[in-house]
Amino acid sequence: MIKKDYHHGNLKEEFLRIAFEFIAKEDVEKLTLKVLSDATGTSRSAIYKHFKSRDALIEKMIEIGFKKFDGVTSPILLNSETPLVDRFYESGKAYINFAKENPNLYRLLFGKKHAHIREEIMSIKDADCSGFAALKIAIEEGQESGILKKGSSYQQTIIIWSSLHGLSSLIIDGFMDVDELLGEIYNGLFETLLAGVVANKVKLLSSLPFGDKLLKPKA
Amino acid sequence: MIKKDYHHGNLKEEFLRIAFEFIAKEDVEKLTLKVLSDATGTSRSAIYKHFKSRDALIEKMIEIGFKKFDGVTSPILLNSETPLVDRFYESGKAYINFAKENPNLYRLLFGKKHAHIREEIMSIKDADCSGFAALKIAIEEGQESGILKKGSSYQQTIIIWSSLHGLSSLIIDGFMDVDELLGEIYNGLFETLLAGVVANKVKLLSSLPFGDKLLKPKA
DNA sequence: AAATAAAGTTAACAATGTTAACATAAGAAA
DNA sequence: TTTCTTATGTTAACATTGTTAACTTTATTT
Repeated sequence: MIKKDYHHGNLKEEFLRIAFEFIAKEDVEKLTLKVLSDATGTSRSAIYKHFKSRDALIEKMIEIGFKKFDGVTSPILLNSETPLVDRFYESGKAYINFAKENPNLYRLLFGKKHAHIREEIMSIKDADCSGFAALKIAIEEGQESGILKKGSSYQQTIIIWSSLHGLSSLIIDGFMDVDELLGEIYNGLFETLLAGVVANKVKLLSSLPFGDKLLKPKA
Repeated sequence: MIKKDYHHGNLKEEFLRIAFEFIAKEDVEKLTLKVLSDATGTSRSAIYKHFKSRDALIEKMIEIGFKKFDGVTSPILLNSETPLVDRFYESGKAYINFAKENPNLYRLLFGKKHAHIREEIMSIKDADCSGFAALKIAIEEGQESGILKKGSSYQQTIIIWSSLHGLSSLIIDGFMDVDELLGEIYNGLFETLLAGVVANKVKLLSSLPFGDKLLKPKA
């Protein structure tokens, strides 16, 4: 059933689709209602039949955005067929690449402005799906298997998360001319962070990347 | 010479003073020209005699803000009377405290939106004063004295900076209910980062804080 | 004293998000 | 079918925003 003219049909999804298309190139700040109405060929206030406000649309974007983000990071961390250290290494890389490829979305997801909706989303969704939760689970797995040192997994999660978030933010917010150096910097960061959580009786070998070969019982 | 009525006298500094007062409590986004004109008892467009635009005022705030920020972090890092490790420890703490005490300013300084002016400021000002430059210098000092491992000081600076920036950002952007845990988390992060840059022949003892006592020649 | 520059005001602009009142289409109920 | 209701769109108006132009007043220089 094709709909035309007055009734658009699926305007709500169109708005969201266009909005994501837009922030692929420009900051969400510049996403005005005019942009959306022009792109859909509707009037400026049509959006209010589908979203309570501009902010409500943006919050919907955040909800969807977190699904995308978690869909990139969590599966890597929870894939038990891969050695644990490889999972850390690859998920960290995926994290940073997500930020680099979707800088405006990343800033939207992790910025201050919509912190309230983030909390709502986190509490509503299955806690085990979020990237943060997945990292914590993986860390606990490492602790139980003896590879990682015992201790507060929450604390260790925050430390690792902080570092990834910080590096990603510095990159996408224009602190580094990065593209040549990023590989080295990431490897350096990873080695440092890994050394911080690895159990004392396990020795950390250098030269990345390749997972659990990095870890050997100390001579 | 006291000035009244029509001519305000030092409106420019008044605007800046009020602006900083404002972002002590609210985000810079909400700092409108009306806020400034109301607070000074002037008209809405008076500001244009002193700043080219609203953005120009905000960029001036960034310039001043970086002086404040660097004034808090750099002196600690460059104070050669304090053991180097203590300097790292205390400056990192000062960094995070600055962010916590001035969240809106911190976000303004390190956010994406005004990246261009940040570059201008960094290139104009004496490079050695910036917090980033000071950290790099301190790291190089540690490398020369043999405490820290040789390697790219730029890379190590970015790794440490990233982690501080990330932790600060997560805190002020509402990811953590932090106040009880922050001390432990910071100590954990510091130990991890320090372990990552300390020279192999030097052993890192636990239990913070206290500077170079942390470091002993390996048995 | 006169001329000029500096620092303020007022009035108008277009753009923004938002709302109210109205119009049309779609689907359910008669 | 016809009618009622609801969903979904339009148009017109608002206040708020940053900004500019034209004008006024004060301060400074000549």
